[in-house]
Amino acid sequence: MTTIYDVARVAEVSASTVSRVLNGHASVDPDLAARVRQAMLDLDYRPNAVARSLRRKRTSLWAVIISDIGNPFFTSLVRGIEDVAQEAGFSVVLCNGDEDPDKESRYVTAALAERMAGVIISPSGRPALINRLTEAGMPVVVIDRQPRGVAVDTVLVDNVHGAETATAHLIDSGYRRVACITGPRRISTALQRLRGYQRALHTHGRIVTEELVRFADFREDGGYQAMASLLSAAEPPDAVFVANNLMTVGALECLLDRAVAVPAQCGVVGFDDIPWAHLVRPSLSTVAQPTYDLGRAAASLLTERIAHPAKAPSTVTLHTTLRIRESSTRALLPPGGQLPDRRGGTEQLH
Amino acid sequence: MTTIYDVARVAEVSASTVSRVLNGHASVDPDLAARVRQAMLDLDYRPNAVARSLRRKRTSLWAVIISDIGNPFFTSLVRGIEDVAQEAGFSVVLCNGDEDPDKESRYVTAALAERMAGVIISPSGRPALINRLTEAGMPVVVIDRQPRGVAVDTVLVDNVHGAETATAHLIDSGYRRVACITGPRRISTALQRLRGYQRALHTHGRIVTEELVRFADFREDGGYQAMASLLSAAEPPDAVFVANNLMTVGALECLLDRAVAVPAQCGVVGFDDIPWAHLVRPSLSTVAQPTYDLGRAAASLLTERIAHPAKAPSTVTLHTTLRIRESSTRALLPPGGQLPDRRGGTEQLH
DNA sequence: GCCGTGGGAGAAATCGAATTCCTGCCCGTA
DNA sequence: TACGGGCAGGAATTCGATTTCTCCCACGGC
Repeated sequence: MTTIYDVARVAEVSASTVSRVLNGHASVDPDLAARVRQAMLDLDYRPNAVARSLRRKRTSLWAVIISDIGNPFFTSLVRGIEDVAQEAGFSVVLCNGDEDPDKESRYVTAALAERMAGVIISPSGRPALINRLTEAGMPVVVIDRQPRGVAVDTVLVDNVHGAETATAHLIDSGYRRVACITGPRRISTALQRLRGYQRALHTHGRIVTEELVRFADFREDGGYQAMASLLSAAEPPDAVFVANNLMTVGALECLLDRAVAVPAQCGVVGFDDIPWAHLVRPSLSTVAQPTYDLGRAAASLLTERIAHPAKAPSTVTLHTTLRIRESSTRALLPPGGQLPDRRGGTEQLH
Repeated sequence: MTTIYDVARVAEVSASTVSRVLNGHASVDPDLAARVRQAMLDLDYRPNAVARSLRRKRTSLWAVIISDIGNPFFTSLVRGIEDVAQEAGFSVVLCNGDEDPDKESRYVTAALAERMAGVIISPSGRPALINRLTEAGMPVVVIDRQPRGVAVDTVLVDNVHGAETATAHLIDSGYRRVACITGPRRISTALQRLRGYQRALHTHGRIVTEELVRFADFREDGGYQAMASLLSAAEPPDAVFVANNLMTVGALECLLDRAVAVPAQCGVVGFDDIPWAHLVRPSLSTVAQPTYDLGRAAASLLTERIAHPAKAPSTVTLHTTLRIRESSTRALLPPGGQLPDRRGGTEQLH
C-alpha cells in the first residue's frame, strides 16, 4: 500500500505538503501542488482512512442502527439519510438491530469502538443504550421511537394523530365495534398509536374498552395471534386498526384463514404503508409515513449535532397521511361516499 | 476517552502488559492480569478500534454491499451473513448500492479506505469494481451474480435449472404460449434465467421465439411495462415467467389493470419469493431461493478467504425450490391434478 | 541598509494500540 | 558459586496521516 511518504518522495516534497494538498489547507505553491497531484495519480495513492481517523479522532462514517431491515419502512428512510449524508461528506453503514437488544448493543459497541462520526438509531431496547452513546460524546439521533428520560435529538411522526384519523375513518365508514392491535408496551410508538385510537373512539362517543385492545409484538405472527384472539371473543369486532405494517399482514392472513370478508365483515386499516398494499386483495388502507423525509430530517439533525455538539436537543415531528383503499370501505357506502381508488388512495389530510 | 496508558497507570503496570491481557497473548502473571482487568472495569475502558486497526492493518468489519435494500431477497441473506460473521468475531455493515454503479463505487472506495476486513458484494455494475477490490488485496465474495472474467469466490443459485422448472410447470399446467420477462442483458442472472426458460420450451417441443421475451430492468415499473408490451402483441401469451420478484409485482399489477384474470387467462410464476406471496390475490407461485443459506455460504467463503488469501477461488451453487400457489394453476385442473395449498405451496424438487 | 513581518515548506510530535526488542529476575544444574 | 535457559514485563518503535512548531527567505517600511 502506498503511503503519504511515498507520494512525498516521488513529488520531492515533504509529507506535510502532500497532506496540505490532500485537504486543501493553507496555501501551497501551485507548482508543488501539481507535482503532488501527479505523483498521487502515478502511484494510485489512496489515503488510509484509518490513520486519518486516528489523528482526527473521528471517522467519516455514520452508523444507522435500524430495528429490522426486513421492514420496508426502513428502505426509503435509509435512502433519505444517505442522500443528506453524501452531501455532507459522510458514508452510511447500516446495522441490523433485528429487534434484538443484544445485537443492537453489539452494534452500539462497534460504533463507539470504531469512533464513528455519528449514530442514527431506532432503538428496540432500553434507553440505557442511548445513554452509553451520549455519555461517550457520540452524536446521536433517535428515529421513529421516543426514548424515555433521555435528552437527545429525535425524529418522530404524529403517531397519536395518525392513529386517531385512521380510527375515525373506520367509524365514519360505518363500523360499530372498532378494535386495536398495538405493539409492546415498552415501545412509545405502540402506546401513542393506542392513545390515538382511544381518542377517536372517545370523540365519537364510543365506549373505550380493553376488550377490544390487544398488545402484540409488531411482527406478523403477533398480528395473526391477536386477530385470532379478537375474533374468538364473545363479541368480536367488525373493524380493526393495526399499529404497524407487519402485524397488519398477520391480521389479514388470519381474517383470510377464518373466511371473514374484508371489508364487508371486518374493516382494516394499518399503520405504516407496505409497498404492495395495492396488490393485496382487498387493497389495504394504511396510515403512510413520509419515510424518505424522516430519513432526511434525521440526517440533518445529525449533521447539526456534529457541527454543534453543545446545542440543545430538538425533536422534529412529521405528519402521516391516511391512504384509503378497499380494506376499510364497506361495499355499501354511506350516502355521499365514493369508491376509493385502487392504487394511490385518496389523501385525507395528514 | 481513556487509553491503554490510563489503564496501565491505574493497574501499575506497563501499557504492553495491558495490551497482552487484552489480547490474550503471551503469558501474564494472573495477579497482574486481575489488576489490569479491574482497572479496565473501573475506568470503563474501551479499546480504540481505530488505533488497533492502524497497527494491525485490518479492521474487524465486513462491508456487505447489496444492490437494493428494498428487495426482501436480501433480508434473510444479511441475517445469514451476520450469524456467521459474529461467530468469527466480525461485525457486518451494510451498504446500499441501490443498483447505482456510482453509489456502489463510492462504497467500494470507502471499504478500501477504511481497510475493512472483507467485502461481500452483489455487483450491479461492471466487473472493474471487483478488480479494484481484488487488486488491492481485499478479500471479496461475490453473491447472486456471476462476474465475468474475474477469478473470485462466488455464491450463486441454479438459475438455469430454477427457471427451467418454473417454465416446465407452466407448460404442464396447460398453458400454451408461455412468455418470459427477464432483466438487463449485462446481469448474468437475467441471462441464465432466460436460458432456463428457453431450455424448458425446447424440451417440451415448444417454439422458442423472441416475440415472447422482454428484457426489463429488474424493477416493478419495468415489469409493468414489459407485461403491457406482451399483452398488446398480436398474439399475447397465456402465461408468463418473470425473472425476479419486483418485476413480478409489476406484471401482476398490469394484469390487474387490464382485467386479465390470473390464473384463468394468464398464468404467472416469478423468480425470487416475496414475503407476502400468499397474501396477494391470487397467491403467487414462485421460485424460492435459500436466502439465509446463501448468506451463510458467502460468509463462510469470506472467512476462508481471509484466513487463506492465496487459496484458489471457488464457486458455491445452491438450489432453488418451486413453490406452487394459485397464480400458476388454471381453475380447470388437468386430470389427476390437485388444488395447491394457499400458504406454503407444494415443494417440487429443487 | 537594517529589522520586522509574513508566507510557504519542512521537521518532528502526535493520535492509541500492538509489537519487537531487551533487560532483569528466578531457578536449575554443573 | 557461576552460568545458562526461560519467562515476565517494560521501553521504544511502529502504523500513516495530521498538525504544530520552526526555519528560511522575500519584501516592505523607516
